[in-house]
Amino acid sequence: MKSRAGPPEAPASKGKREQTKEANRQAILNAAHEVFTELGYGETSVRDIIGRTGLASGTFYNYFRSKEEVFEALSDAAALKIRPRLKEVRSRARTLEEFLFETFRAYFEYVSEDHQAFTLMRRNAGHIRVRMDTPEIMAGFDELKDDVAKAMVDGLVPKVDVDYLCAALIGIAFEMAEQMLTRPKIDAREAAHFATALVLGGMSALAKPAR
Amino acid sequence: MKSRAGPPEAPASKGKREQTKEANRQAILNAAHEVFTELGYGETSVRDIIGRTGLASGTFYNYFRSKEEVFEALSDAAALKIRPRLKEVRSRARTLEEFLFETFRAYFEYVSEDHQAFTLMRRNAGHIRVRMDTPEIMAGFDELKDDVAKAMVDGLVPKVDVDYLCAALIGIAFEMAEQMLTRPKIDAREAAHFATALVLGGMSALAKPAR
Amino acid sequence: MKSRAGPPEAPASKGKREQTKEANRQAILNAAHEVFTELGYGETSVRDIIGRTGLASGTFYNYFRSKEEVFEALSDAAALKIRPRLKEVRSRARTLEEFLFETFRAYFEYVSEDHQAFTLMRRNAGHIRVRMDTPEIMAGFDELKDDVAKAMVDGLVPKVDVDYLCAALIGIAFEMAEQMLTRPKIDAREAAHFATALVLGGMSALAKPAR
Amino acid sequence: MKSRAGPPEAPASKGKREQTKEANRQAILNAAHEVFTELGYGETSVRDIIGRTGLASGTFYNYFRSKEEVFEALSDAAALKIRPRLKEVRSRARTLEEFLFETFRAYFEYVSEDHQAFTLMRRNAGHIRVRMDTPEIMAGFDELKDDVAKAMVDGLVPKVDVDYLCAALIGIAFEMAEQMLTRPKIDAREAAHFATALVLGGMSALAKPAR
DNA sequence: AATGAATGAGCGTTCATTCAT
DNA sequence: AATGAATGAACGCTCATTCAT
Repeated sequence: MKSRAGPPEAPASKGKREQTKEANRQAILNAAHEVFTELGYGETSVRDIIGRTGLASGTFYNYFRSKEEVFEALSDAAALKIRPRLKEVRSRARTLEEFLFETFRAYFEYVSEDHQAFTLMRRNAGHIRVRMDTPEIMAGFDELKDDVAKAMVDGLVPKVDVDYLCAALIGIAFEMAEQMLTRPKIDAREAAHFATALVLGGMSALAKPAR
Repeated sequence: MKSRAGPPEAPASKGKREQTKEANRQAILNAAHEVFTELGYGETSVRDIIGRTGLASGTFYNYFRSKEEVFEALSDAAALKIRPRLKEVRSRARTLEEFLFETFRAYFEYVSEDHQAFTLMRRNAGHIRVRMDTPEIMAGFDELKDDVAKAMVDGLVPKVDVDYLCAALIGIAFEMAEQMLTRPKIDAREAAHFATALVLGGMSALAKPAR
Repeated sequence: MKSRAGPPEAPASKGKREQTKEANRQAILNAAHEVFTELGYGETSVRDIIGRTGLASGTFYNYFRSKEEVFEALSDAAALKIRPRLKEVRSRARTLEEFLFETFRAYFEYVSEDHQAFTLMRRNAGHIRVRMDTPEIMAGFDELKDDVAKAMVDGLVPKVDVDYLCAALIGIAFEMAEQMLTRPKIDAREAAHFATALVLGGMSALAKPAR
Repeated sequence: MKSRAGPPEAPASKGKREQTKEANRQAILNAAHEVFTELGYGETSVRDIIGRTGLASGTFYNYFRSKEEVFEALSDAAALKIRPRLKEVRSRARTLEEFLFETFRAYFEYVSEDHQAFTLMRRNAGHIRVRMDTPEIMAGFDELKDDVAKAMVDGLVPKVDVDYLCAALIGIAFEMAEQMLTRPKIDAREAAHFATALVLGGMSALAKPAR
């Protein structure tokens, strides 16, 4: 009908149309997330994505202009979820241990919540392992590096090769996350403790004779 | 970028007649390695591969039954190169430090040699990072796990969660390798030292209060 | 280029509510005329048409059942404008010269008025020239033939091959019209004089020894 | 086998492969000509074209890179056939009458030969009449204008508005050609005589009072 | 009556793969 | 064994049209 008297900038209660639109958008994003994770970006077709939603092929293009755009939207969404969480957690850290533990925990918990996607992730063919490697997660890890470097200046973190250190942190987080998800009982805290202890011990060793 | 077997000084009229079957097979494998690394598996077409060899499209199928098969052959080749090296290096290790250092060093050196491919690996679009994640490398890391588990039984390695430990080792190796390759001066030994010190220190920390 | 019915000085918030059904119909017809002329029938999409009206895509189908139907309506409209004019002009003619001159003049003036469309008609790509070749204009020229044939019987027009003569008249009209529109100063009377002189002279030549 | 000893630049006798390639190319061109003529460029799909050849859809792209390219090839072919013929015919003309007659005759004969296509041209739907309006034919008529202008300077042709004159010639040719093709007995000479007499008479009329 | 999202057939094009030469 | 044209399924995407609101 659209004969609302109210100004269009304040659509007080969402109409049914808006609801289904939002639901469709989400359905496409979810399906895309799944399929990208299962098949990888290159091997995923738009038909694969819409096929999972039950929508018609053309409908995809009412929401996204291309496969690329849906990928970007997905990345943005992921970033929106995880980056602020990681950033905040680090800014609160009083000690190196807290810094590491809370970072790992936040990541492992995020991954656990996204479990659904991660478990589908293991492909049948076993070709190329997929990786939560969106630009935004990458940007998140860039932030990590900045924070680590800052902490080094402040003396909170021993002065070691910061790029290698961050690479190691990221590698540990990625691979341990996958390992964690294969377990019958997923315990993000436990994994975070393991990773923290490993890195903490390793860093003090690196700090001393450095080599 | 063309990986031709023949001498580059006379490429034009060089007939393919004198190429042996093995040379063709190798040419295809090399081209495939290049293109997979540049574009990723899904976005690579068989045309991209044969295009770089100068062979005809049909010829591809005299050597491989499908794009999938050439990928597997490639992985086998990679495994053939790196797995025995890693295995041997570990079997010689007398101490945990040696075990770790030589393993990391072997991997980082392998990666350095394959540099050409790894640097191209960073895709322009920057979509999804490609990863040396072939089944064979994976199998290699399974072997690693076996060896680590064995060493734990022997008392060479402190008893910690072996799956998490191996995941961490693999993650550190993968990510540090990428970081290493971005450096103006690539130093596999230095990277191996860093990784070894990190893990060694971390493991002793893990071994003590265990958590 | 937008053919809106409303006054251009307040286009933004002008509701469509006050547009009468007839105004919408006209808006669609105008937009369709524009776009058909610019892109040709085949390359025009209904979206192109409704896009220019500011109406919703579904609204199109309240007025026309298909792209084809709007084209036909357009043709009818064109015929409505030009056919009676031509017919009347010819019925008044007292001499052959008057007959020809007034016919040409009516056509060239009609074309001049529709100038806007005709100039856009020359497509960028330059593929296939579009032509005011609607069924109605064709029907109009059928009427011309009837009138010419009648005039021949009456002795007003020399007896020559009437089909070829009419084809020639039509061809001259079409092509000269296009030429005329490329000129900085469009002069329908001048063009009509040229065409009339040409045909008049030609006909008397044809009438005499016929060859 | 392709183990010919001879140099590849002199493939003395066409192999079967080359023959079918050429045949396919021709089949596509013929089909494209037909369909473009029947449906118009915009409404023609590549599938329409290949559908008439019996070839597979992909095969189209072994021969032409796009719909556009096949259109251009078609135009080039048409030009190759008709333009030199027209040019030569005009250069031989000693008088204005010869000039006109031979030009019209060449065109009408060309059209007669291409009859097959021209008859299909009349579309069922009757939408938009198609027209032998390829860029090359147009270019051919540009040449005509140059020649007419030159002849005017030489005094062979009375000095009248050259653009209108040429437009008239072209229009007469186009429309009379279509008329001619509807006749049971197609007589290009007869049509050329009619057109020549018409124009010749018209021009001398135009030349006298100049307007 | 108007809207605009949903539909799915169809478009131009690419691709892995086959097969006659 | 090598070739490269032929194949037809599949791709990303557009479109005329429908229909719930």
